Amino acid sequence: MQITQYTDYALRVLIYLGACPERRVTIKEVAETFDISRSHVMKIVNQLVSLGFVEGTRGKGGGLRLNRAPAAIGVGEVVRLMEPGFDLVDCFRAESGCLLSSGCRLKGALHTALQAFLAALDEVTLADLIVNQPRLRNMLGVIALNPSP
Amino acid sequence: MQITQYTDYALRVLIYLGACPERRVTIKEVAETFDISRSHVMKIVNQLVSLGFVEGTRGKGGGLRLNRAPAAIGVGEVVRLMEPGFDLVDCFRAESGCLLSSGCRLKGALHTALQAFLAALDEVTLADLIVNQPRLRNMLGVIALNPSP
DNA sequence: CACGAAGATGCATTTTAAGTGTATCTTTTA
DNA sequence: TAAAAGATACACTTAAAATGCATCTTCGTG
Repeated sequence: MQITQYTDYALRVLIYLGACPERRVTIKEVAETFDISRSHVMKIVNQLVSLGFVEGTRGKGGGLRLNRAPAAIGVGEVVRLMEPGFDLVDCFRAESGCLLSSGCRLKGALHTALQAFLAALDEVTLADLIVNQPRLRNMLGVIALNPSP
Repeated sequence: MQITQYTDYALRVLIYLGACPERRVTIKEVAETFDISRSHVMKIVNQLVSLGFVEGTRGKGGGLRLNRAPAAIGVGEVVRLMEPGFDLVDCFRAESGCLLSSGCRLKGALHTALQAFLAALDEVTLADLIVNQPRLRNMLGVIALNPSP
């Protein structure tokens, strides 16, 4: 059981932006800091922008910035919106055709468990993830602290 | 977010066996009923046997049978043991090297959520999944009801 | 106003974990 | 002793995720 890197990095991008609220952060910088491909960061950021979590400005001096207060960004919300699918098992899908579907209660049990998972994440906001801002900034290291010369 | 078919079918095999307690069920029969590869069912069953959930007997007239009472088989237990990994995101892995690791609380939040997910499944046993045994048997259909001629 | 820095978009390719296929061995009963 | 069943091992395929590349748009600055 795992979550896609897509969602994982969406959260990390938000953490990064939350840790550097005083300036705009570029996609290049994020990709290099986390050592993943720019394309992937692009896709993630694009969705974060279109969902209203992040504001992206183009052109020289542009970059990314949070578009909401960290305390107003729920981790559960982000995961729900970014993760491509929550069809835990085959029988969650309409066309599954599992012979057991209407007789068994597995689907219901897994659905309840999934709700419990997401509810736990709903208790946490981005603000909770970045309480120790100085430390985070320190971990982000050279790149984050020395943008472009 | 999803669970592997491996775990999904492990549960379905147990449901199948729980629905047909009066006889031995062959791997061939399970594979054909669920329309998946024999190899995959093999691997799943082998693990279920080695974990003590199922008893497999070889030779003519052999097959599979539950090795514990359905009420003594927890869904959470099965999922924990069968699912290959619960490293929800990169930073769960020791060698991840995520720069944020020690400063951020994402890992903790996801871990808590995962525990909530599994705890919800711990509330359910195989017996709960097969309460409507006659209906299940009916759904399993021709193959299950007419083993080999 | 042109150039360069940034994000936006789209598509093709690569990677990798999950699932499948095939072969061979072992056990059991008729 | 032959056929039916599970056990084991390894090679192959598939599909989703991630990456790479090309091109377009927007914006600020000299």
